Amino acid sequence: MTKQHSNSVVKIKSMNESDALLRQFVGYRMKRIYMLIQEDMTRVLEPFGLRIGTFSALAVLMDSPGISQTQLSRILNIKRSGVVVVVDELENVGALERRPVANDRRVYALHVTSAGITLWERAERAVQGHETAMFSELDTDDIEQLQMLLGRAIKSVSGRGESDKK
Amino acid sequence: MTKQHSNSVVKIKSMNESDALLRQFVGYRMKRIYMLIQEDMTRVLEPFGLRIGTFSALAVLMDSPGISQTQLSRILNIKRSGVVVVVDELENVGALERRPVANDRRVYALHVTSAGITLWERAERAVQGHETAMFSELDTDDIEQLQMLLGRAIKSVSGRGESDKK
DNA sequence: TATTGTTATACTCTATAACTATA
DNA sequence: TATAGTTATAGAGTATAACAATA
Repeated sequence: MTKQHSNSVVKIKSMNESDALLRQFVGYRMKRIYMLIQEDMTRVLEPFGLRIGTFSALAVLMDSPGISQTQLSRILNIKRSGVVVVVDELENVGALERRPVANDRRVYALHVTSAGITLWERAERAVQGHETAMFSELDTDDIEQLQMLLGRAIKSVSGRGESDKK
Repeated sequence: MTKQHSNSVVKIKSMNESDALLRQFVGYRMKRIYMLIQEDMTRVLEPFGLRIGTFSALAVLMDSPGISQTQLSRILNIKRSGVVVVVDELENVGALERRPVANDRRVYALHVTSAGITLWERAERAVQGHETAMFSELDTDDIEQLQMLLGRAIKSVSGRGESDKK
């Protein structure tokens, strides 16, 4: 690709091995992979009018319908102010609604609409298929292994002070 | 913590399980973990006057001294304009220098100074120790497994069009 | 007083595009 | 013409802080 420019500057091994030292860090590997996933995920979700943030919110709300924005913010580990934007966006496309709560007029109960459910199901299938394709060099056992290790890693990593960091 | 606010709004299982549906996606798990790592990494690197970006650049340059900024940008998967900032920052603290190249006066050969090497060695130890602590619930075999799977995943994921996307 | 949702603002990281000096 | 490095600008994602309504 392009010219190698190999006379004056040190020749590097290969585009994919020259960060060998960096790759010994789990965190860096994670970052690198996540960046790629994020990029593709954004493209996969675009036709559905979703972003990673709105897709994630939808997933949580499919799981736990009726929760408040504050609860959603805690689950997604983002601030309440960030949730407003996400919920606005989903409400604007008719995927969810803010329902008033009788006992407490400060909060909204978030509910995915039937249109939202359909949207979620289609998007979810697309994302699943996409992940499968992405990790195509890993077989089923590998993925399972990876999921298990990531699951334990996330527990281990977030074990110290999940909720209200400072 | 704080009050559970459990009367009017649906009670959710637990702060750590309420994103169960989301966690089935490898990408989401990766994001969640990377966010936590990033946060802690930033804190670990701060006393050394480094950020994740400058730490990464240093790692690459320890591995491949003498490369150009353009080469560095390709390895780190960021744009050349981004590299300028990183290199400026490292040069300002005396960790590396831009050496003119005889045959081509457009490029600089990047070299870590001896002070930079010392800095790197100290920071690297701190980060290593930190990663070990972070993944404390995973034993040595687990980490090795994880590294192997991530290594294969990153290959699989980036297999299509590494260098000049589009 | 404390909390929910909201708004405005700022910060970080990265990308895009235009420029310069060399090739 | 093309490339290396640079600069200015903008966008995405998220955090901080202040505010009104409600508890």
